[in-house]
Amino acid sequence: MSRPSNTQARRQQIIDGLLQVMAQRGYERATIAAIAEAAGLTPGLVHYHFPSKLAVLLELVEQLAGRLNSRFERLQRDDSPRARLEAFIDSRLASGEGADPAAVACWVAVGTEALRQPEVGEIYRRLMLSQKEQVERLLLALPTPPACPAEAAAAILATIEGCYQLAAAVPDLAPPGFAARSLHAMTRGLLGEGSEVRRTEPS
Amino acid sequence: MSRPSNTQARRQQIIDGLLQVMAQRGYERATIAAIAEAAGLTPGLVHYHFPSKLAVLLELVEQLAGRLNSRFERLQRDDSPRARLEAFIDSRLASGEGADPAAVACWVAVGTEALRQPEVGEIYRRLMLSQKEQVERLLLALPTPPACPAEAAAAILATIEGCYQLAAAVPDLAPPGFAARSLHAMTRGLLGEGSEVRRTEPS
Amino acid sequence: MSRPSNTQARRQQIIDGLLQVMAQRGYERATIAAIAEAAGLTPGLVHYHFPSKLAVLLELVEQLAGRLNSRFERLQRDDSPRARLEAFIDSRLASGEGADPAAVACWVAVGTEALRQPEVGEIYRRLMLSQKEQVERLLLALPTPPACPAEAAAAILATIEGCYQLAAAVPDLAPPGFAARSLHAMTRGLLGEGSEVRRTEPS
Amino acid sequence: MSRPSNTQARRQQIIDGLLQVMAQRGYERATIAAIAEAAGLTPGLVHYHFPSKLAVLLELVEQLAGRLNSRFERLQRDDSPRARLEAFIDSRLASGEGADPAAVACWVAVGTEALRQPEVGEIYRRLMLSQKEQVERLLLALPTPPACPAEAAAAILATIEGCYQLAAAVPDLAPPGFAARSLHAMTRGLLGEGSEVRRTEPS
DNA sequence: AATGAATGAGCATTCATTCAT
DNA sequence: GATGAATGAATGCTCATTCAT
Repeated sequence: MSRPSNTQARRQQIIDGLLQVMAQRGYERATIAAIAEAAGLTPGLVHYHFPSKLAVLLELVEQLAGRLNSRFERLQRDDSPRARLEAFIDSRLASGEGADPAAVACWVAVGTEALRQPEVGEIYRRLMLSQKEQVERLLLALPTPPACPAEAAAAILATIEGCYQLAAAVPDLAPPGFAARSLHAMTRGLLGEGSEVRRTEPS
Repeated sequence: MSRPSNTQARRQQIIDGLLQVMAQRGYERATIAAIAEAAGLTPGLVHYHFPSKLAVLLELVEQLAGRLNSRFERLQRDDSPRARLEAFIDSRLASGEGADPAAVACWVAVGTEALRQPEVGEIYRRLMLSQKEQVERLLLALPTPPACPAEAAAAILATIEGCYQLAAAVPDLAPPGFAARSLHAMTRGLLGEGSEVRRTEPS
Repeated sequence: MSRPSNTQARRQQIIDGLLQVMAQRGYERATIAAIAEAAGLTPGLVHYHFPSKLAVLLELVEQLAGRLNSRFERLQRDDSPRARLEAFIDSRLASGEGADPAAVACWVAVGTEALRQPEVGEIYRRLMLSQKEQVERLLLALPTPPACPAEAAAAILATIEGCYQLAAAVPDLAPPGFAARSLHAMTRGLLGEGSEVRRTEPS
Repeated sequence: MSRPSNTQARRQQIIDGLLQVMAQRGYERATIAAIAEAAGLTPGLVHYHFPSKLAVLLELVEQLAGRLNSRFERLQRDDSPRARLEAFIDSRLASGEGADPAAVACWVAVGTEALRQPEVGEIYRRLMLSQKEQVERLLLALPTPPACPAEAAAAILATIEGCYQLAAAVPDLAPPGFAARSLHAMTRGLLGEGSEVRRTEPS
């Protein structure tokens, strides 16, 4: 006669609620009441399903990371190392299907929270290091890998994070979609390649 | 007869206090008491010299921006367009004299706060747009300007902001000083140039 | 399943608490802590049930006004216009059952607060204007209405408010109950009537 | 070589400053800084010339009372008891020369403060009692004094205070100048007199 | 006399967390 | 599971008063 547990569904509602509220207000100002309202629940339920507000954040961070990776895996249908590197960049920066402004704004807030909450910092660092190794592997698989793949990978990640920040804070700084386009070009710079397009019109 | 005003000195102390505390805790958790303590003052004094905590933040943001610009002007002793572009990047990313980890961590917090506090957002956007125009002018002065200087400028700024974020949150992701080095290379990619140096020593 | 709401009861407790405290200390000095204590609650609960201290005041003002009107309606069992006018005055000034010194002192504080808080001023003005129209109608229903019913009505209200003030601030200025008695006589003056009773026993 | 003392002038400036500020904000919200600014002085000077904010208020109350009395004495050029009574009422309520809306609003605030601050209450009560005796004497000097001069005097004072309250809080309740006019008529009611004008049109 | 900085207590309000129902 | 009331600590801000200059 026991009710079927809906704990998983409730937890997901709450995590989604935090994402929505945090995108607008940041973590500190995301009150339990606001999260519950965004989740369509009552405040008391939040602490029934999570021990603390921080616990919700930690799960949200994990999910955001997972979301990016699954997008990468979806994009990656090609075996060419070059194409795989570009798929990585597109999975992070391409606009269109799968792009979620709220998730981006939320991620920016997560990045700042990583400086304050040790637990968040730990997850964030783990995610970044794992992505860096991933990119590094992609770079090393290229026919002409860069001199210092570690630095190149870090630079690529930095640009991605910076594009998130600018997209959230200064949306009219550049046209949508500039980010992936530019990072592709910048990557050629990191690899010491010339741009074929440009190569044809030297000054 | 009248007591000489020390308001300017006190205001600067308070602004510096906010910078220190905010680098560690972010804006929300930078309490007036903590700011005052970092400034060596009593809490009441903060509101004697500033109408609100936000007012302190706004002044701090202006000062951080000014600091970067003056570093740029100090670095810029060369007339070559190329050298001036590189000086801009170095003024933002080069480690060594003038680099200030606390200021960087604080700036990351400012970037998040720009999403929440309209007044901060306004200043932040103004600063970013003005920097973008500055970079755009530097790019246009080059012998072979990029096809889309606006996008290239935005991408350069994004990488700078992203490097700040990673430097603050994941300091061991890449060796210090990688940022300027990498962005120089990336800029070559944006400009469609090959790297002669790198081409000759493929790994 | 769901916990039954006791919000209405709690709100009333808080409003009553404000009345008690405000009668003694006025609005500014009626701290949330004092209101909560008078209501037998903890301070945090006040802001759980009301968004602000001002919101409590606004509800209290509405209730005080309602209380007077219901007393008037209770007194008003007579169809003679004259008796109805006297019932109005008695509902405001008669001592005895229904008179509440704390409510009077509180109302005096409300009158001052009406000069400071725009929202209170608005309610206060509305209440006064509606009472004035009510008195005006009562005056016009008399066999010999005064020359200027609007002024007469305003004067009657002024005397009522003034009696509250003096009752609260100088309780030993005149014996209790003088107020209704005197205002009845003053009303005869406004109506241009002589007092037959008094006429017969000049001193 | 000692500077001539300007203490008296300074004190008066401060008292006038409190009057202005208190008329707008009430006593609690009349900050020392605001008083000083209204007085054209610096905050520190206020406490140089007065031991406390309350001390300023006490002096202000005394002056307001004195101002009314001197207006009464100015108006009182007639020996007829009736005319003297009317002059008293006019000195309190007549609009025109000598009327000061700020002083009226301030006096209303004083009336509320009399309920809170014992010292203010004491002065206020003394003033009211002395005025009551004054009016009582005026009433007793009439050819046909009222049956209960004490009550009649109290009622007259109540109407005056109430007119101040309404003039400050609901200025458009009645046309300016209604107050003195109405109180003259009301006084006839208190004295048991008919109004000659009205007498001619009995119902 | 005068100035304006400094202090510290007090206040309304917010909010994560707890818990009775 | 679910609800929403309850708690209490924390925080930005105000302000009378003091005091060094």
